[in-house]
Amino acid sequence: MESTKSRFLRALRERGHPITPQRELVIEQIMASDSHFDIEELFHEIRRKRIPVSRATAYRTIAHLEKAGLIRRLGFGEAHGHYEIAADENHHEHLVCKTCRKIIEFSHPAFEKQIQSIAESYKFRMHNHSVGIFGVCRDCTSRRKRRSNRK
Amino acid sequence: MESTKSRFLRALRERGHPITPQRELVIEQIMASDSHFDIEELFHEIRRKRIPVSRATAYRTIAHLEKAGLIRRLGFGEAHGHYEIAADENHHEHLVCKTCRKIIEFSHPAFEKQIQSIAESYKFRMHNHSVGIFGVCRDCTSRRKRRSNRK
DNA sequence: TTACTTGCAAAGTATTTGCATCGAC
DNA sequence: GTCGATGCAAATACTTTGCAAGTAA
Repeated sequence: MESTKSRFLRALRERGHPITPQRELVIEQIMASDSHFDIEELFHEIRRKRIPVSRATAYRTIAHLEKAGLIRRLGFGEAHGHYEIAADENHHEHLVCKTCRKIIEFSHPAFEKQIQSIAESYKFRMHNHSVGIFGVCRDCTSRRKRRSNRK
Repeated sequence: MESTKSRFLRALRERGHPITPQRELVIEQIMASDSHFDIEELFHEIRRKRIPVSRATAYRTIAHLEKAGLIRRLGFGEAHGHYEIAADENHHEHLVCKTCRKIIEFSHPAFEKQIQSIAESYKFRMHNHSVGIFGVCRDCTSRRKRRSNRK
């Protein structure tokens, strides 16, 4: 099975974008981020590495990957860009904990189907979608309880 | 039934925020925006009016309203803030057309219930959620078809 | 009177762009 | 060799903040 990295590189090549060491590094770092990343965090990881990559290049590479549909910007309402690797098979949604900032993924085929059928009922041609559920995760809830019991 | 405007004013008062002409204007403009607005657009509308309102004040007022839970920031991944009036009864979601930028609202009780039950299954305490379906609306799809038939 | 608000301008943060140079193909 | 990429610094877009003066309650 083709690795995600070579899939990304191939997509760039096919779109006429040369492969550079900087781009490889950005892509490797995206792979290393376990699906979710934000640009600033990515940039900090990269700057420790052997090859220097400027912010401009990181942003430009990410813009290419997004246009190619390989990564997807998430609408978590934060100031800075938050992305994930696009995996259209087995789409998943997100639970975002406001306390610890953790993101829990879930996928639920019936739920996906329901979204599709809603779009269809509006004759809306869906390209993609995102679902964010915001609140407090189980761990933070129990941590909070423990703290208030102690009082 | 209490008007939305007086509900907003009351909430500000209850939180110890004096009512000023500027704040009234911002709130009136939010009402006039038919539920959805972005800050820049709002600011342009306001600057034509009798009372001048600075950007700083507009932003500050919006921050208060958001903290009070009266408006809600939407996560549509745009650079600028996009808000809607929060109406917790009868929550709705959004279809966002990438072509004409139109936002179509829908509400679907069974869908809302499904979201709740997913959150519960993760023992996640949901405060709010947002669903964005992105693509091309019916009108833009048929406009596109007409154009390509003409070729 | 008191505490909160306002406008301005400056400061931040996130991201984009012009330009001269460099490098992949 | 050509066309796109890179890095830098400047520019841009959006939003926040310090401060002196004004105002709602």
